[in-house]
Amino acid sequence: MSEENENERTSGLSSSVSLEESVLCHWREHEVTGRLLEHNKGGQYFRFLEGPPTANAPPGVHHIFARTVKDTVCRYRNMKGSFVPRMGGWDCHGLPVEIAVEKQLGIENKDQIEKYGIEPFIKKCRESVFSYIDDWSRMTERLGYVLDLDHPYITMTDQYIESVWWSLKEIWKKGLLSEGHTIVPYCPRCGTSLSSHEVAQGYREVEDPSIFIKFKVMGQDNTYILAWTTTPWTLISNVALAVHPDEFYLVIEHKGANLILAEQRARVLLKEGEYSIIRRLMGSDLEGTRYEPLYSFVKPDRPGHFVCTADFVTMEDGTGVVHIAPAFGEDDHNLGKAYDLPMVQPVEADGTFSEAVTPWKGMFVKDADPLIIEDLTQRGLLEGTHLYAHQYPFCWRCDTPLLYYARKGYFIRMTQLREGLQRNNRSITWYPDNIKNGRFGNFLEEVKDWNLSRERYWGTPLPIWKCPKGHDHAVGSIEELKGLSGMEHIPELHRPYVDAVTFPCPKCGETMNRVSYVIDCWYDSGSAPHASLHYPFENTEEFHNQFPRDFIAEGIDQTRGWFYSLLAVSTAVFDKPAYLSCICHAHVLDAEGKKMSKSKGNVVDPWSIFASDGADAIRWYLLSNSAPWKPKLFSVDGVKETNRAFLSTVRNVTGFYRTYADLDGYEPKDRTEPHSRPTIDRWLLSRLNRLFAELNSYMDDNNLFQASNAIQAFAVEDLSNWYVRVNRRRFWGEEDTAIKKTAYDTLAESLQGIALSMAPFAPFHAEKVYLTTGMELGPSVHLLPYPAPDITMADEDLEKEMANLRRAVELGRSARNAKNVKVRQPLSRCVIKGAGPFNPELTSIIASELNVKEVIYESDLSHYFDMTADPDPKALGMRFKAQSAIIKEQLLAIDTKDLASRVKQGTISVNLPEGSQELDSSFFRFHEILPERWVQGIEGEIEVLLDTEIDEPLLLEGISREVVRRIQTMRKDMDLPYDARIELKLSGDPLVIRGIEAYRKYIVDETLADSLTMEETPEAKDWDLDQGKLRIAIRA
RNA sequence: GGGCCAGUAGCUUAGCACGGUGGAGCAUCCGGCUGAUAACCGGAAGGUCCCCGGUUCGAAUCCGGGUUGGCCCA
Repeated sequence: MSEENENERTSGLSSSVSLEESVLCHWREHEVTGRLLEHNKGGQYFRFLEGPPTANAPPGVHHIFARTVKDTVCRYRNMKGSFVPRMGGWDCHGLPVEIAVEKQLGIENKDQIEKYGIEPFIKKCRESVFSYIDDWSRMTERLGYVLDLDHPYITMTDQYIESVWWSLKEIWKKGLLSEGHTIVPYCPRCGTSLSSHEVAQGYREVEDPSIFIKFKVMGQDNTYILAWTTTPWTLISNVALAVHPDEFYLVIEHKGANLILAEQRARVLLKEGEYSIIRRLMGSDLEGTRYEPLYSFVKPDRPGHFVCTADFVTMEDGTGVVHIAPAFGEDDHNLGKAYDLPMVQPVEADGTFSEAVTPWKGMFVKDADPLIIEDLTQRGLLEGTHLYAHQYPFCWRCDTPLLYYARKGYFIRMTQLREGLQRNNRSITWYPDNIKNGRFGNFLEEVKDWNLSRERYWGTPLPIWKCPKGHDHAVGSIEELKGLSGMEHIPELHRPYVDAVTFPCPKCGETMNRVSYVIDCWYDSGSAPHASLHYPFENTEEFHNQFPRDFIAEGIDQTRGWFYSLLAVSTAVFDKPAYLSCICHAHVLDAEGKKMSKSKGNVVDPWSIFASDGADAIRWYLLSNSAPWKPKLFSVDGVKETNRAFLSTVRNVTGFYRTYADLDGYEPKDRTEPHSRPTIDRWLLSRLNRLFAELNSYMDDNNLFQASNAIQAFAVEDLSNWYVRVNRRRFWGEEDTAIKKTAYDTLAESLQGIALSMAPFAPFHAEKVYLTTGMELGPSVHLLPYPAPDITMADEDLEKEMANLRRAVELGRSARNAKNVKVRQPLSRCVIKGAGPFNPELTSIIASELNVKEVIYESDLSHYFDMTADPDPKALGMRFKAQSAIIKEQLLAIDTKDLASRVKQGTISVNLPEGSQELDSSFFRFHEILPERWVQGIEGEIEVLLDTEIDEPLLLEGISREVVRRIQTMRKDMDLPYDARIELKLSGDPLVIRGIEAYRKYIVDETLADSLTMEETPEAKDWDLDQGKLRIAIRA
């Protein structure tokens, strides 16, 4: 191999970042990403769908997490033989984009947008959408996320919109898309309804007037139903009262009037003796009771003003009777639909009362509260006023209190599809599985009709045209629109262009105009399975190949977002689930567990991590720390730790292999038959194949956490810390031996196995390890099959044996430590019980790890112990009472070992005042004592003894190793290359000199010394050994 | 205000579906090893398994209540 190739192969192993840069070059050069997108084409599909981000803000660490999860799963399936199309996607529409543009233009409401002009406004939106697309593309490549960004789906293209239109028309044809009312949070100042997300930002605790109002029952004198509200201004619009059907209500006499309220509330609100009970009845008994309206400014268009029953009525506050104004509350509105109540809406878009409300017309409704209270008080209809503290939403932009308003809009009747949604949900595998019946399942149970319409500008226009007679027509394609309108060219499908398109009503011939709405952008992304392929206008076969999708993964916040909109659209249009498995990952929080946000300044910039530790470190950190659905407390130190503990180990083993393989000219060809390799090699390969088996089963269940941990454990514990450590000397030998060749073969195969195993998780390191190992099976590890276990290599017994051996070595080291005997000091023997006996090859590992001359296996260790005995005070006391003290004194004078052997052989006599007494073994307690020269390490069944007696040869050998170590330290301090030759001049105490002389050859060999003279020189460095003084001088 | 998830050593966490003396890694301290590694090996110290109650011979684990945090929704 040429010098150049050598450099190329080992370059980039020094750090994560340089490694990844070299791999990125390699990928670009060999077009690896492009190949992966085509890889296994024609084979079985793994049908993945990328959730489209909006590229109007730069990506953060949480985007990295989602992409890591998606990439890892897709890479695995790709290596397992599936074709994995990975079309990129961009979500373009929606209020956040409009708001960003408003900010940019320095405007803040719809009037100003219209003044600015819709056409230039949406042009700005179009530009704004991709303002950070370069950041996203660069991040995607740098992270190693395989995604087709050259042919992405883009939700604002006419093609995409056309597919969305098609699906809406399908839904419309089924009668599931129609006009209706809904209650939306509305800011009267901004003149717009707010999304739930915006509303959530503005909740505050406030105090509002809370009043008790008497509604006079029709046909009954002096009898009133007592209701309660915190929004007096909605009383103008009251059309019903609601009670709980299954609670008890009382008719009471109170201060001269008959009042009806819930029994539980009466007990809370009124003092005993203030009232007397006339009648007790169920809420359901009150249903239908008619009462006199409080106000009649607006004539209702259908019957109202009677008592309804509703489960949402609580006994927590109020009177157990809820005033119902269907125009101003969601519960009210739903109840209104159930009872076909009239809708009284006397409030203008700016939040003021309309002309009809004569006394307060033009007044902001909340400002009218005190006047309405005053009016009711004068009419004698108020029973009390308090201030009531509760949570109320305010506009996040202008801090105006929001009103809940009935607004017209177009709805998809999801309530009619509930069962279909639930059935389709049942065929989805959720990670974690509690989502299925928990968060998502609960949501589907209470699914509401989907208000699709938005009174905005930048979005997919709702493709519904209406004529003055109220007929409506849904348009399902560009062709259809052209046909209906007779226009040959429609500039684009966005507002305002599409608003200008009109056509005669198919039913009455009058001119149809498009309704002005755009649609909820969640419908756009929910249409991705078909709209990304421009189905059904193109790609019909490809669509059917890819539907439903096998896999999606996004953050848990998408439960009611994309996860829902995908299922909603697919259920409404195709009556199928859109996806069959879904990983919901948790959020990436800062190191303190707080949400990352710009305002807190705790957002981590992915590029700073890429620059310091690289993409694999962040990927591995996020995947191996805990399951994806556990929140990630993100710390840069954690990423560094991952780099240090795992990735750098992988790099170093690879570097070790490459360095020596190049010295020896080794290539991983014509490798030895694995079954005939040394025991420790077969052990490593058994571990490797077991790893493969585990990984396949983990990954088939999307268990990224266990899989990555299994890889790390193998690479760090088995390969680096044990196999390489124990076998280092096999690679150092000068001559080409079979034992050396097999070591290379085994190491090369293991590195290859690690490269393949980790490829989906840490694609850069995997590639580098693969390329460095030199297997030469193609340009990229990612194009190779994921490793399948070779069960003929699995040897469970051998693995157990090795585990025991490693445990025995640990115990031996622990024993050395207990007596402070350095490993450098050779010892004569160790004795092992409970592990082994091992074959000579494995035994030699123990001998070298523990630095002992001999390893002895025993099943019984008792003969290594001394038996001692001491008098048993309990036995003596019971037999000899007060005299036992005399006996004890005599016995303690005898050596305990002596005592034990004498008692074991017979009895022992002691002198008492009345004569001598023979004591047998029942008066003694026996102990096993390990003689001083031995140390013991013990755990469970395994027991290790070390003989610590150091005779003269061992002592001298120990000295020689001390000397070698000092010389090596000095070589290192001098920054000598590891193969540099040196001249040595040594001097010191007589004992140290004897050690040097006795092991002269060993010292010369180990330190690569050309000469060793016993000579005192001034430049020599002083060392203090346990065995005496040493002075060393080295000349290179 | 409602729903879901979580709280384990200074830090990051495993264990919990199926109850039986709570394991790792990092950090700290002591000792060792070192011709791949900012590596490694041995040891020490560090725990009210968030709190209260219940079930049980026995609870980190199961049940109920609370609390703190995260998420979703109002």
